[in-house]
Amino acid sequence: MPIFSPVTDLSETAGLMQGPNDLPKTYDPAGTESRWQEAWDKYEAFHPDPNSSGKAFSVVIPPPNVTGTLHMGHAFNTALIDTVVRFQRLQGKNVLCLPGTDHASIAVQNILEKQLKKEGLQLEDVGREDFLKLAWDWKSQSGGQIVQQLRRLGYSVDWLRERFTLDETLSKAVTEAFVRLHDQGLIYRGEYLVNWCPASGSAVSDLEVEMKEVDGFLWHFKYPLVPSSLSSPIEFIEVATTRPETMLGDVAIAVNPSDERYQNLVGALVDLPLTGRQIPVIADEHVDKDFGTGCVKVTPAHDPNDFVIGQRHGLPQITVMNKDGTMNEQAGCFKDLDRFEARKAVVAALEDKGFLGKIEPYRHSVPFSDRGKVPVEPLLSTQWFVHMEPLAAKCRDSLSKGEPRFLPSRWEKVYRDWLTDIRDWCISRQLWWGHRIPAWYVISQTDGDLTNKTPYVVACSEAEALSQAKKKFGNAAQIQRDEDVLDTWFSSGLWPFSTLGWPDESNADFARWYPTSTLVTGFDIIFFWVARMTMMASAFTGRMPFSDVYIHGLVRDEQNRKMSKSAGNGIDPILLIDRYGTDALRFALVREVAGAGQDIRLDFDRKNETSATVEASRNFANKLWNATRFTLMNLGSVPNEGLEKINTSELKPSDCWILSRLARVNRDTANRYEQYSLGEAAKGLYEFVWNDFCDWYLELVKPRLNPKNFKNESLLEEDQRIARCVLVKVLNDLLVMMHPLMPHLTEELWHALTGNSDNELLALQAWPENDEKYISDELEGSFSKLFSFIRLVRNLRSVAGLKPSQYIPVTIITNKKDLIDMILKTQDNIKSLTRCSDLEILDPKSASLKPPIKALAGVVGELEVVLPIEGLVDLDELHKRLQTDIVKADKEILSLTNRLANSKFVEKAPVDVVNECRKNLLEAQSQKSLALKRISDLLG
RNA sequence: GGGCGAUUAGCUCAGCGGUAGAGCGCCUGCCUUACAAGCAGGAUGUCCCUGGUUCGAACCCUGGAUCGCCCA
Repeated sequence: MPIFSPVTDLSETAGLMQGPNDLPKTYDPAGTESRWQEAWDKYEAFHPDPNSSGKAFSVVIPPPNVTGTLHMGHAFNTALIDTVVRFQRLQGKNVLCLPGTDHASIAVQNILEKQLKKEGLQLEDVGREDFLKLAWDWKSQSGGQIVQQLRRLGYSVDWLRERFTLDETLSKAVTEAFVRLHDQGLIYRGEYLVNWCPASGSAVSDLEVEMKEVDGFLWHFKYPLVPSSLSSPIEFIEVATTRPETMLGDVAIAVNPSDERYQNLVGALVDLPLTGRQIPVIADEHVDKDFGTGCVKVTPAHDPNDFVIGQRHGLPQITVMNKDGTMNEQAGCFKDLDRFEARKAVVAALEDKGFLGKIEPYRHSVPFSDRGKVPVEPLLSTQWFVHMEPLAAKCRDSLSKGEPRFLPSRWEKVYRDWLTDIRDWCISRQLWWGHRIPAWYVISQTDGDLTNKTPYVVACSEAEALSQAKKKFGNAAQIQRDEDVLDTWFSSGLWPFSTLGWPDESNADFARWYPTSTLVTGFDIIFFWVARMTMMASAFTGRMPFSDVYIHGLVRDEQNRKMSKSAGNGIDPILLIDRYGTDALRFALVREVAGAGQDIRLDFDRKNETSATVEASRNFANKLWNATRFTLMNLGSVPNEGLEKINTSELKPSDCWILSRLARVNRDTANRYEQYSLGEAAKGLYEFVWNDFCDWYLELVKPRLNPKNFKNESLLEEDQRIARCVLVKVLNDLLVMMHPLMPHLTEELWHALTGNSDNELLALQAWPENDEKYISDELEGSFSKLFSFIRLVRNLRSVAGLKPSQYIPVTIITNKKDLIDMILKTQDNIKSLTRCSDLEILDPKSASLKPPIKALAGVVGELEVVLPIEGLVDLDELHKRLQTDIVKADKEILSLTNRLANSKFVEKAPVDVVNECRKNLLEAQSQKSLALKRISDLLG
């Protein structure tokens, strides 16, 4: 049980950490996390001053929706951003990471409407003003949930600069942006076919529509030809549709002009059943001759393709539906029926009158509203649009100059393709919660009514609008503001600069941190958000809003399904944080991301609510915890000496080796963080910590730190001091390097190690200076030989079934001088790591003079290892083991011989490769002959 | 219809021209005083198929299969 409990009084932290024995055996994340989150807050660690020195580095976070709760996608995105941002801070940059939320028009309004409905009320009963009060109340009470949850991730954002898209300054930015775009002729109002979402009672943009394959039917209708219109034997024209109810709005039948079957029908008239209207047969290229009968009904007011045909032929547009999805008076006796009921009724009526042909089952795509989850209705209505092409063109230009840079680069094409052939953006929403459109109708010009013909003015304020109106239409002008609000994404598009004070470009934050440095976001919002930001930014700031766009994948569930609320398959990050700790979750997410831009699948056992992946990271956190604990236990009274205080010429080879590894990992890790190879950074550090530092170095250093435990009292105090200094150096550096990935754990351990007071934060330290002079390929090569040798001894012992407590003598046979040197220098290490009682080195000649013994033996590199342990071992086991050695060696000898026998290989392959091959062959051969010799020894 | 990605150990994934790797899981020993959330040792693969380039292909190029995503 931990003897170390979380403290709330921060001033006690440092004191508590001073005694090494205060660290409990296992890492307990909960207390540590909340304590350091509080400390970061208290000391405003992430609240940068625009006047501070250091190169600017800024990031705005993708603002989550205020209605949201934290899901794995946020956790993933946060882990990535925070890693990048914390790294940049360690690099000494003046870093701003700005958080906030967006107001989510439709989602919020849905929630509130549901609440009202429970009380038997509708929007109209409450009125706009009171409704907005309710909405703000809701926002202040429930809207902050996600922000609180983001804090639990240890996000190093500047909470003092938290923004909300409906904040006063951001709203001002929205109005300004609208007015400027309008003044440039890039915003227009008009009656077009838009995607109407009957569930939310609003238009939505093309992007908010999702095509889904559904099983439906293809109904065939027979429309009778008007007899007098043509001398033809044909009585009916057959058309097919998936949406029968729209036939009430048909205004023509179209055929392909080159379709010989129907050429003589063009110009004829048809009696449109159920309506009493007569409609013409027209010819249009758009019609597919091979689809159905080759005749299509044309309903311009309810189908995007038909809308275009209608315009080409000057056809009327007959809307047969209301905005709530019921039929209107144009639908005659079907009036007031819901669109899907009307569908049945129309089919029944046609059947009744004998106009119904066959009905085929038919699978087709239907547009669904993202938010409302119901089929959208293409509906003719008057809306506001942004003319996108000129904005997109600017972005394409920038892109051709490499701005912004996409990582991974393949997303650049996705972005570019969307900007090419871009469609106009419907930005008005028939909702109340949001930025109200700054347009005022001069209703006095249309007798106080608001019609499509009523002129309007656009301005930043009502007063300005009125004065504009008066100027244009005289002092009697009366104005009335547009009821609609703007698409939430309109304000999100301004996010990188509206959050920094724009349109006030003299704002210190804007001047210092705009354009931002990096945007980190999922590929699913490249169109919605990334492209909109670049277009808005180019329009208003003349620059791209960020230089790098780091695109990541989605987190999928254990069955590789997209996590979604409706499927109920989300994995709750908070659950995993409670179980394993924030740092473990973050590390797991980042470590899994190495295949850049790929989706990641998070394993999750729903029954036990466990995740092996996150658990592995938790174990790693514990490993680091215990490595520090070990170090502290062995430091004695002087805890924080680094390398400065020692004479580096007295370093032991193992010290130089770990310093070489450290310098390498320092260099690689910095590069990887810099280039957003975060997964690789995490993996590299993991390996360094676990394998190099814990498995090898700590084991190598133990006898020096605590000679008594290893029956060796001859060691100097000076060497112990050197060992301690190296330990501190390595541990300190790797804690800093690990910090972006596991901020809480490293902050805790760093304070324990350095004894610094709690206001001296690791988060604000400098990246460890890298001394590349320690990097030595040669030394690392020697040590990897040493390790192979140790592994061989361990392997032999294991085969022999020796217990760890059994110390036995080891004989090494070699005549390589450098190896002998190395062994002599590290023989204390070797003895302790191999449980060796006595180490003997022989050259091959004197070894051959010795009588054969029944012993364990093996070869590694140019070393032969003999464990003379006659009597201790199961000879059968040993024999088996030697046989498998021979089989292995034979296989290798065969493959290498073949390769070397190929003259082309020897000619063309690089010398290194060929030499390596020869060396390996020799080794395999000697391995085999040694094994044979040992077998004969055994038998003899 | 157009485009993109994936396919490697039982599972999740790295590797992207020089004799196949990690984590988890599995097998065998170990409570060796930092860590059993651990230590030591071990087993495990037609690197989706097919041609081709190359001395040499999991990796590069043809063609194809399967799964997934985006756009129309």
